[in-house]
Amino acid sequence: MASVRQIRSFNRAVTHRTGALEDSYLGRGRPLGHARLLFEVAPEGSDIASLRERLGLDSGYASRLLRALETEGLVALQSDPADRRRRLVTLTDRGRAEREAYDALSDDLAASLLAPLSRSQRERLVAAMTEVETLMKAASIAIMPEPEDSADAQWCVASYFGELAARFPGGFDPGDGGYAGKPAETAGAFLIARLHGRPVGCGALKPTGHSTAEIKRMWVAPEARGLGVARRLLAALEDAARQSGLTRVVLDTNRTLSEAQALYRKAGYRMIERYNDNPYADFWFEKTLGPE
Amino acid sequence: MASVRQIRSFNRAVTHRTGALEDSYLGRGRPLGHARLLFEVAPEGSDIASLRERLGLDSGYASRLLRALETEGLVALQSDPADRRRRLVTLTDRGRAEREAYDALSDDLAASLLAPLSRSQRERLVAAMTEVETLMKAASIAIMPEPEDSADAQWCVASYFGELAARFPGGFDPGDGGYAGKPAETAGAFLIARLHGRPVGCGALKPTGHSTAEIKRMWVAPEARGLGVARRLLAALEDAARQSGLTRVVLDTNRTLSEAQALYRKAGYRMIERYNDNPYADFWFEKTLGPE
DNA sequence: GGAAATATCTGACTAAAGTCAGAGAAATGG
DNA sequence: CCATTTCTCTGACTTTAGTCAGATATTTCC
Repeated sequence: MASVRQIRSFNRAVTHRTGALEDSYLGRGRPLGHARLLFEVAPEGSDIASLRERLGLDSGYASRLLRALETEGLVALQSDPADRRRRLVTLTDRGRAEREAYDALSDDLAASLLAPLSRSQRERLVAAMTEVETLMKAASIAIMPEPEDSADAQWCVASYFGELAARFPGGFDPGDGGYAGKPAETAGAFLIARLHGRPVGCGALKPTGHSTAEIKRMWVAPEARGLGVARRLLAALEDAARQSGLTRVVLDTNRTLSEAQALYRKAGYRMIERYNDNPYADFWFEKTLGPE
Repeated sequence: MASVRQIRSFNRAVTHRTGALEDSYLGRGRPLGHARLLFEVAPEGSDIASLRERLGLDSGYASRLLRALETEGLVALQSDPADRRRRLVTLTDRGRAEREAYDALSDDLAASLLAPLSRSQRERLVAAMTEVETLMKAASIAIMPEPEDSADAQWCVASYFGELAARFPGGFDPGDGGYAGKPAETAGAFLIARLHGRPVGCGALKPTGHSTAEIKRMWVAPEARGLGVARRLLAALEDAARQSGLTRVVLDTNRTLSEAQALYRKAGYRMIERYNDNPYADFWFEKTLGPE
């Protein structure tokens, strides 16, 4: 496939460049691993576990790296008062200065990439990089089933309700406690979209009859909008319905959610008569599921 | 600068992905260095020196890596019959199979990047990647002075003449031997454009009077066209003229080279009367050099 | 034909990056 | 309150990726 070939060629070209970046990180007489770790320490301090997780380090290795940075006077380690097994890492003034030096190196390298280009080439490059980054972000979002009562699921649903409350002119009251109560019955499903593990969207399927299910709680976090997540969630929910032997899905929506309506129409939904007494619903849609 | 920030953000995002690619290369129980070397062996065989050069390896290190691949049965080593100090590396059947396995891994990884995207997103991603790659290629091209009698300079000039011969309806004869004979006088300059060390363009500046120089031998290799190399060469030659205290540059061109004429006009040249008896010239241009 | 240059190989080393098996301290669950 | 779990640290080890100084064979230059 031509596109696969283009991606591989792109990878090769870009790895070449990022290699230069890594080399520049060695310009300060410190191994790359140390520099990377220094970069991951958050301004307000981090706990070791989160650093380890982000960089994928072994506990012993991380401990030693941190000790090295500590003896260099770049970070300070202290026990977390809330849980004294944990230790908190903070940057010292020297550490902050060192990080700024690394930042300056990176900035210089980025600027040197732009330097030979004309103004219009620079603009094109930056625009294309933004596009690649956005689409790689979209591609990194994974959709998978999630227990409806998990912390992440509840966080998504709460975010969804919070947003409805902010957008509906008269506010929004989830009524029966909100969290849908029981875990999904047979044929139901709760899906969650994650970006690097972080939940950024959800959608639920609730059977409402012999052959019909209702799609509910479709929500995408602001940071993940415009990436086609809602489209993918909808398609995944339809697939789930299909696999449970259902032949029709319905959903309702509020007039203020115009993007949602456009999405439903584009996905082949057509408007039908009111089928429930949801006080927040203004439009009702259905879609008959083919064998796909 | 916002664009520098975008580049750094892009680097971070892309390094994450290409890291995944390198990890996938480890899936075949062989260190990355070995796999990379296996990849660099050309289908028809390579000599060790060129492999070393492309991967930047120490001679001892390369020797050991090759030995490892040889004992694995992936490559065969034999002396170059033309120069028995040299050794030639060829892939064995097993080596070829192994390389195909790596190729498949890369293809899978690239395909998995595309899989979650819609058709239009895929098209956008591939287009943006092509754009980034093209512009990074443009940014990698460096322009620098070159002795006019170096092998690379002569290769460029010969390519230039070859192209003129192909493009001019009546062919082209460089007349006085072509290679401009003597090395540049004072105030003259020969510039060469290189992509990863390979020459991909040239341009010369010849003083023709007290305050004037002529621009000659402007050429860009086909592989580097559309990247703004000619524009940069022209600007660099003008800079060279300016630094020699010259205030005016002139040049001539043939009617078949219409891209060239557009470039000259855009760079602020205006057409003047014939100033030489070059039988291949149809148009003559000049530009007065401001202090910049 | 001999000296110098070139291409590769060998041996001896090093630094970086990481793995693994516990040990010790603190928190948590029943 | 005791067993289990969690979090970090330590010591001992390995692999990868290299560097450097010659040794050796061959070619090229004069």
